[in-house]
Amino acid sequence: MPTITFPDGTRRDYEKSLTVGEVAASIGPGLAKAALAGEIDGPIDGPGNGQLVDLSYSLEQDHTLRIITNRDPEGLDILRHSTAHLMAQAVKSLYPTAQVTIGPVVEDGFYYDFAFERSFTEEDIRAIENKMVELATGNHPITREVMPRSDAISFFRDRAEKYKAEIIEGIPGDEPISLYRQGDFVDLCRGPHVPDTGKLRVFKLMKLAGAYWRGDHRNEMLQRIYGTAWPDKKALDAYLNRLEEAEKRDHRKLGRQQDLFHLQEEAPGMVFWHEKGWIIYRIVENYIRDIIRQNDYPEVRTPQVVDRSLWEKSGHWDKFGDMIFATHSEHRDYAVKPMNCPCHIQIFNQGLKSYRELPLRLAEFGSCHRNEPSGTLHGLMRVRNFVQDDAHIFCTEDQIQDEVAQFIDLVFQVYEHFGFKDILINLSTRPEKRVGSDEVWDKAEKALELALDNKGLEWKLNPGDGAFYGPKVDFSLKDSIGRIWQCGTVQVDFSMPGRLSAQYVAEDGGKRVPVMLHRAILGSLERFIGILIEEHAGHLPVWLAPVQAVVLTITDRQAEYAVKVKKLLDESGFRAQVDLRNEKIGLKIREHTLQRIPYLLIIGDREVNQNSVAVRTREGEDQGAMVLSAFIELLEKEVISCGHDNQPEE
RNA sequence: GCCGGUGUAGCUCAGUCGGCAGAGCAACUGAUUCGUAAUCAGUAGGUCGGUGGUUCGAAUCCACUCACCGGCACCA
Repeated sequence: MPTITFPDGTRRDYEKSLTVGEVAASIGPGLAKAALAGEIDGPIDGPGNGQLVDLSYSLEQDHTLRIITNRDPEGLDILRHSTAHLMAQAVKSLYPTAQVTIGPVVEDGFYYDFAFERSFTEEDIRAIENKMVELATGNHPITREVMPRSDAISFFRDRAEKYKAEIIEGIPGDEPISLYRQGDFVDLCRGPHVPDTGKLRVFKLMKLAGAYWRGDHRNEMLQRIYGTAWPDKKALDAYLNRLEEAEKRDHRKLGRQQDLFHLQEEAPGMVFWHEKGWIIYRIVENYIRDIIRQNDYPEVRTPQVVDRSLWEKSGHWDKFGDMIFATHSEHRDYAVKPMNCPCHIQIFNQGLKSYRELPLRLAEFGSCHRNEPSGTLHGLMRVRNFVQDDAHIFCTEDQIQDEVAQFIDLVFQVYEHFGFKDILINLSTRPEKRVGSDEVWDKAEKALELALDNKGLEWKLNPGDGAFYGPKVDFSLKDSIGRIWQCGTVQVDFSMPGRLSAQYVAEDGGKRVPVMLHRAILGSLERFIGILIEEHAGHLPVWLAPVQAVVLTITDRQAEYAVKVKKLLDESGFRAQVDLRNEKIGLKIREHTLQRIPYLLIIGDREVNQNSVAVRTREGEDQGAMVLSAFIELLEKEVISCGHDNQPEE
């Protein structure tokens, strides 16, 4: 006699036990049709952490119950998960010797990894997709069954599914093994799933990729097929459209279109900055230079080619030897520096340092080279030659907490200035291969955790992802298609100063080894600029725009005046160009608008006579004629606001 | 680095079965002096990523290689 409580607080009493699907049917035929699964025993006042169950789940006693449809986030996940199974069913039906492995839901879709004796082709993918449509139309019921662990292992062994058998062997002994069956296809799965394949109608296979079994590069490579699934065609189209739009924001494409930079075969992973890109680069660098000056970081500069012995002492040669560009001269081996920290320690080591000088913060925009694996290179986002807004803070253990806290404030101040709101924070703790005692790691990890918590920030723990010398906090941003790139970082290092003999004289006259904090706000300037370009879809705010205004003449008669306007803008500290070509004004407007120049100043006889400029924005808005001083004032305001909606107070 | 894909004019992309390498835009020349997203006409432009092979003949087939794209692994 179960009593079921629904999210709106209503209750229903049922005569006898019944399934979730039957409850849905008792409420209405529409819900019965839309229902995909249920959530039981969650909080009654909304989605929560109840248990997700199939529609076939039998309710024997009192429960709270939320019927899940594809309008719920969980419903969409279930839909996608079931679509992954449908794909596996299609693959097994077309290619019986393929073995199934895992098929989870990811953002906007799902994937499934297969082991198969040959590579899947594009034609295979099309065949699989067609098969999926056919299987979905067949409305095969999807049923759940539970099997003892040992039976399940032999079940998959018998079917020559060694990966599945291996997965089950890894499941703790007390958990029941649930299997889902649709037609001939049976998959190991926790569930829940949609009740039948007929619920799966709107999906598309997206791409083919390689992926290591269990994510370990020492294992064999499987074939991963990515797909996407949506409640309806409209949602799928919206998604595909979103991808298309994102592609237009690709910084590699915009970089070429706007003549910002290029890359070429002869220097893989190293950027040729063109004039306009280099203007952006310098603005960003000088902005940070100003920020660190205000925050007591002396800026220094250290050599790019440094004897191998220094890198051996620091431990980098041992850990990252294959990724260091090496060179030699007169029987000496050198490393092209992959990072600045050992050099900063050399500066610290000049002269005797007192505890009174700590914290000592050394900053450098040093050019570093790392021979990143070829498959990792990606436009400006992952390069082999980069410059970080790098600095190292030499301090005492007691100062760590405060320095980290100050740094976090600085990161948020800077990111806000650039207009970033969606910032992901990770705390990475001790990896397997590391230097330093557990005691020291405990202390360092705690210091970072406390600093984050004291700010009330949301962060994620990444166990084992720390640097070999210490734990770190990373600040990451997303690119146009949602890929996550690490930008800012702060890392506690109890090891390198000691290895490189850094010391200071403490209050009691004794010599101590300082703690070093490695930190960067933007991280690689190359990467940060790539993200900036994508974030703004090429419409850089005026303070960052390489060209802020172009003066356009309608006929040759206005040339002299136009040049004068351009010169006045130059003298006022703005980046202006003039377009005197004998072309129609429509063409000039089109070209400069496509170059995303923030302001176009159109000059005809009227403007010359009235001593004014006609202002048009890159959004196509005609702001009418104004005197030049008014336009300069407008530009000044926009530069100060840095493109933020909230104008500074006057 | 690993798996899959791609590489043809400055850019975007065609090129069938192995038989003289194409289009649009851009560039250049000339005409046009024009008011808010493309004026008209003409001209020129290529070692088909590279190396080697098969063939009477290769952009096309084969091998190797480089770079790029999408993932995976890596990321001090």
